[in-house]
Amino acid sequence: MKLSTKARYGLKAMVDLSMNFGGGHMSTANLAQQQGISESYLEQLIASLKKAGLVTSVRGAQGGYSLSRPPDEINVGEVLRALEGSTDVMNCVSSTSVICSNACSCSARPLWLKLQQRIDEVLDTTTLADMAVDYKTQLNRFDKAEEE
Amino acid sequence: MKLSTKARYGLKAMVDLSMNFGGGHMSTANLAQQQGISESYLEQLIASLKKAGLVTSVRGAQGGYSLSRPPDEINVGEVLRALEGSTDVMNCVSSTSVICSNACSCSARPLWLKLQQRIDEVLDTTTLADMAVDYKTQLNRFDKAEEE
DNA sequence: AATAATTCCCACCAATATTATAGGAATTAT
DNA sequence: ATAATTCCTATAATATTGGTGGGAATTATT
Repeated sequence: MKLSTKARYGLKAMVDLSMNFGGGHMSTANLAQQQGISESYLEQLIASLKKAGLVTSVRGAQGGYSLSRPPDEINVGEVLRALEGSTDVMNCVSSTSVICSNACSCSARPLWLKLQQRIDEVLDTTTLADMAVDYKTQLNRFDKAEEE
Repeated sequence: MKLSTKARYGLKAMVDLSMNFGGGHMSTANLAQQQGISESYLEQLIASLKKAGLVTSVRGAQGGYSLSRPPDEINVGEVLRALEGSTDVMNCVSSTSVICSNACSCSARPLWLKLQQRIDEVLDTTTLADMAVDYKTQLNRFDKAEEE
């Protein structure tokens, strides 16, 4: 049930954008550098996020990307769905697509449904703002430990 | 975060074995037929489960597989870990392997840890016996509906 | 007007994982 | 002996992952 690097890099980029919210745009060069990945690859991730309406862009020199909504109005579920297509652990739990033909007599489906529910519960109740706050306090502690 | 077909077929096979617990062994032909997959493929799945000590085998004619413990003493987490290697959504949440070098200053890791905890909570508290019971009542309802 | 910085778009690619299939050796009940 | 079975290993097609690269379009700056 691994998440792909799309989710890994993409979500962290969104947190970076959250920390920068209200302070103009960030370029892909900027965002990519922070994570040590190529600009090209990050561009593709951002493209998915933009398509999903989560970020807005400004083209041309001094352009870049910013969140389309405040960080406390974007939850992690949205972000991961944009990056990964869905958060589904199994096709048969999807709310949108078709379900397996023997769903009515499948011994595993109730488990998949419960698991999916718990996963989405975590993802949909955590906002980018939550992550940013956690991150800041974490950095504080980290810096203090380094000083010693 | 999709689970593979190994998890899908393998877990259902384990439920089949649960329903048969106490009544001798089941052959791969038997188990494979129920799910409409090839014997060869199911053999490989069972091999993982056997390696993990979850099923025992009897070779030769009239041989087959059975659970090594009662269904209420095997939880879904064990089964999926045997089939998939781990249930981890991200390498950095693993209890066994190495964690990413900048874990101390990662904006996403707290989320991954929380998500993993919720997932394992579901998987480790659900036993094969639970699934079998659910399945039986489900089949009952299904049969009644069919009769009409 | 020229230039540099940037998003945007698309084609391509290598490595890896997934999802199997096939064949035969070893074992055992009948 | 024979038939039924587990066990083991090799192979292969397909899909996914994780990228790279090039260039067109747009815009601020000089």
